[in-house]
Amino acid sequence: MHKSTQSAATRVLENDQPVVRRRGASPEKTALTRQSIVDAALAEFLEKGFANTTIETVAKRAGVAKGLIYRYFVAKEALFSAVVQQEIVNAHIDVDDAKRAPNESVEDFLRRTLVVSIYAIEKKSRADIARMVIAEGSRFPAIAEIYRRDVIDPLLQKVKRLATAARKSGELENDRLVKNPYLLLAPIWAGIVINKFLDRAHPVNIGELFEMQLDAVFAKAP
Amino acid sequence: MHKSTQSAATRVLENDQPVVRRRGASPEKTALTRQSIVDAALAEFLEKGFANTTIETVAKRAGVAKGLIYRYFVAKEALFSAVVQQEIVNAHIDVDDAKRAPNESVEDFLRRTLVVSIYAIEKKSRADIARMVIAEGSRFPAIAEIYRRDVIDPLLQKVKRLATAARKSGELENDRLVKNPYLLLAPIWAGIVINKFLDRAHPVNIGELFEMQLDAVFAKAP
DNA sequence: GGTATAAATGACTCAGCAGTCACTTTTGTC
DNA sequence: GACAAAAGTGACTGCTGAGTCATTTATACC
Repeated sequence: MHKSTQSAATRVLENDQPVVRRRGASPEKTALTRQSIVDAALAEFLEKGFANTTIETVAKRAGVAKGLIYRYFVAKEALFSAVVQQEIVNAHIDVDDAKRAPNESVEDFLRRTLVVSIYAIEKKSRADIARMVIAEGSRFPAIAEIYRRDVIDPLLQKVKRLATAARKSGELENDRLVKNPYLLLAPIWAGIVINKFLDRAHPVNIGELFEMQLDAVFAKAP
Repeated sequence: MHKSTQSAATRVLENDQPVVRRRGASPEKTALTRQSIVDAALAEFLEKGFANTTIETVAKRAGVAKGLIYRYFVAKEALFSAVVQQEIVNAHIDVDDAKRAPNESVEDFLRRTLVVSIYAIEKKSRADIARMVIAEGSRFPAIAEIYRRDVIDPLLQKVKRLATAARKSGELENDRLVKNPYLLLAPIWAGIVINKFLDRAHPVNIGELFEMQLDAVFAKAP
């Protein structure tokens, strides 16, 4: 068999190397167009939510025609999924428990790393991503699932490991945090809900609330 | 001027006493019909959210015709508001700080009252009401506002008063809870978000989480 | 410049659904 | 039973917006 036929491959849909000699626009330009659509969609979804965002508006914002969006995404749902998944990658909170110095207390380590991340949550629209996942979570269980797997679970695991270490070293006097790592993380989700859904007018300072929680969990009386 | 004219009063729209001699169905039956619409709407909104609920379906579920709903509620939004407001009244969590026994510690009082309420949150669909308020909050700021005013703020105030009392009596060794009553309440909202939006498969026990928080905040080392 | 291929367009189709309204039924009053 | 007034009906209207597709434009290769 010779390498003829099998030519009508749409590049948009497959990302393998072009075996057949290419025609049309460069893959770079295609990628840029795709990205501009995703960016516009993100902005629209953040502003208006899934149901109230129209493909027409996304197209206008991206500076392309409506029909083009359907070349890149088979349906509105697919666009939404792509947008959120891209953002979830960035939402990942970085607390690498392996980086704790040998003689550093768990509490100090958390203050040095996690607290900083938390203060940054409200910037970089991480909280808004969480808001979106929450708001559309019941319509898109798959997305909530991804968020849980990629953002929440790793965080829970790290806290659990740290808590176990702190328990062993005697830094923690009880098993509460080992048993339920959500104890430490609860203020994050509570803060997001309060600030983004329930009381935009009087937002709580999530970083501050989290530090208080750290104080309370590590039983420090000031 | 004599009391003639001004007769075409639709009873549905005004709830004053019937000055003019009444015709048509009894106010009781009218109220029942209205209630059956609200009940059906609640169920539908809980199942599918605002955008995915159709008036047609609500009507079918209530066993009435579509048009009738518009006799009772001017628009879909108005129906939603009515439904949620009715439920918010029931969502009110009962922790009357005046009922604390003179020599009862604040912690004991909270365990006796609030913890019980919290364990009951997941029953009676209070958590589902919260879920709805959160999910539709950005589309209905007015409803989030009502929820905040009628459910959250009173709770915050009570916790603050109790915390102040505990601080005076020496039961609390720091000002954290006085400064930010959300510290105690955070697990509630976090729990709702986790259970209703992010991880339906592995729900946390909100009551348990809340008790842990109580332990931590009141610095009890078991 | 000619040609093949893919990108891009936007007018159009079609479905769903909020809200309307002319009509029917029920209820109470005399 | 006759009437008036309100409750209740459901076919219909009009609009919005997702998704399609025939056509046009851009790009690459010869």
